[in-house]
Amino acid sequence: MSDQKRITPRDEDFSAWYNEVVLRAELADHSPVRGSMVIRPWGFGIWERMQRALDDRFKETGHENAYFPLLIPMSFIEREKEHVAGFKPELAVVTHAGGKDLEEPLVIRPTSETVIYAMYAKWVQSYRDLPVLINQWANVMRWELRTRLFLRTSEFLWQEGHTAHATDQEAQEETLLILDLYRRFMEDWIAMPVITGLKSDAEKFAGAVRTYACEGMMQDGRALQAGTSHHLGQNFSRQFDLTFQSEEGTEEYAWNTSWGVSTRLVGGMVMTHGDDQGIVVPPRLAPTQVVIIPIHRSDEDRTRVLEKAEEVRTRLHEQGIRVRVDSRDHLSPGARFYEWERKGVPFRIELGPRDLESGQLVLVRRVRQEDVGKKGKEFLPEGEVISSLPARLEAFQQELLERARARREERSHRGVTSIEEMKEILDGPGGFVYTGWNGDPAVEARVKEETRATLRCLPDPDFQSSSPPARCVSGEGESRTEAVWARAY
RNA sequence: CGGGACGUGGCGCAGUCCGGUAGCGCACUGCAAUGGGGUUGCAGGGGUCGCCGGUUCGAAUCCGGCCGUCCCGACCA
Repeated sequence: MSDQKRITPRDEDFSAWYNEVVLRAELADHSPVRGSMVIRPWGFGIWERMQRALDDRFKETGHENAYFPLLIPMSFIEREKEHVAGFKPELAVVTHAGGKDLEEPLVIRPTSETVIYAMYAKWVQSYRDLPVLINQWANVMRWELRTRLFLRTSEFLWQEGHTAHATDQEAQEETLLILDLYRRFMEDWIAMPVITGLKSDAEKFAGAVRTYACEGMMQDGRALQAGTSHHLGQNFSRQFDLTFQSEEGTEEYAWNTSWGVSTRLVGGMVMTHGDDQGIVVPPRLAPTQVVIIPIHRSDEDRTRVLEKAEEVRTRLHEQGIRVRVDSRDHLSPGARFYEWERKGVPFRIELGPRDLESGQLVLVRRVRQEDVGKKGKEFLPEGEVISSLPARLEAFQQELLERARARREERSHRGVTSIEEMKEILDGPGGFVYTGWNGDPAVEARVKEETRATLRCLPDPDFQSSSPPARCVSGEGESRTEAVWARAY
């Protein structure tokens, strides 16, 4: 692809655009190991901020971080029947170590339920030891047949939370608490609106009783499962003897939950906000929120301009803004503008000799507001730029969320009743298709077969609120009336 | 595993049909002039043409085999 090729997210070949943007935006490279990736500093900076924000929330809800082994004995994985059936095909296995064949193969963790609950079984004796609320930041590996940078790499980084509770109800509340935490994080930080709901039995996590998920809608009309929260019931505690003595003195199996989000969120951010110029990073996630581009001709100008740039940088920094000066003078100003736009920095300040004379600065926002003039440039007094930037960053963050929500609504098709209608929508603009649902797995399989769409979730309006109900049941009890379908990544 | 395409300096490609000893753009290095939306000029550095074998005076090019990558399906955060 030529260096000057325009990047067009609405091209038919969206994946080519996506890879082009991601690579050229210096977020990630393919690694020498097929299907895994190298995350470059700018991309990792974004992930790092996601980690920090999520970690703060986990602390607020009483969770602690811990670390468990990378290698899991094969026999652990095999203990839970559905779990092994779900993961077996994509396991990477270590069979040889220390110069000889191992008696028992070791699996590189695809997820850590089994090792973690094996340990919990040793830690928990009494109801007084519960709940156990632990999170782990780690890498995992799933040998996927087809990979896509950030969205589905064989090795990825994530956080996985694993909890043990004394009652079913408590575990259910935990599951929904985290689901809600995820939804808020995705909206507040990534500016990525998501639908939350229950997965069908066909789509749920291998070994879970119920799986809840956050589903985002990308600009090409395909859905992205951005995070999941599972109620594991007693499936794992029974296999790993995770028991406790209750207040009444009886021996009981604990109730477990697990939940996770991954570096896939970075891909979600790219595909939610990216445009023809490259990616767009929401201000709260941006490693650099404001970049200052000094412009000068003579050496004399250069000194004055750089001094002023440093002064502006310091004053913005004092306001808590992440700001940097790009003073590379082997690149023309235009080249530097393009580079930072491609990387998605929310605001740029241009500063040259003319601005020194006028006491103004040129302020340019990454995604233009329609009411600003040519090329989105605003000529403002220096003091105003500095004092208004915190509010502008916040407004930009909000606007990204609103725009993304509006795009999703345009792509949401409600009250669809026939497969023909559904196919027409999916072959056209794509998006979320809301249909009736009678809970029949045979219907689900047929629709999937004919439309290539999957049942993303059974949304419950109550889940969208901050007080999650505890009355959701999959496959039995109340039947849901609505299902959301989409073609997904 | 089925169906398609492709492996040539760091990246993107041409050259392959019709064999003659490797080229273009970008990037990189140096110098000079430029600089408010991807600057220009001059001078440079860098390639076992995926691998193995065969045909030939001679192979990036023809033949055989192997390996790898990407895209579309099944699987998946």
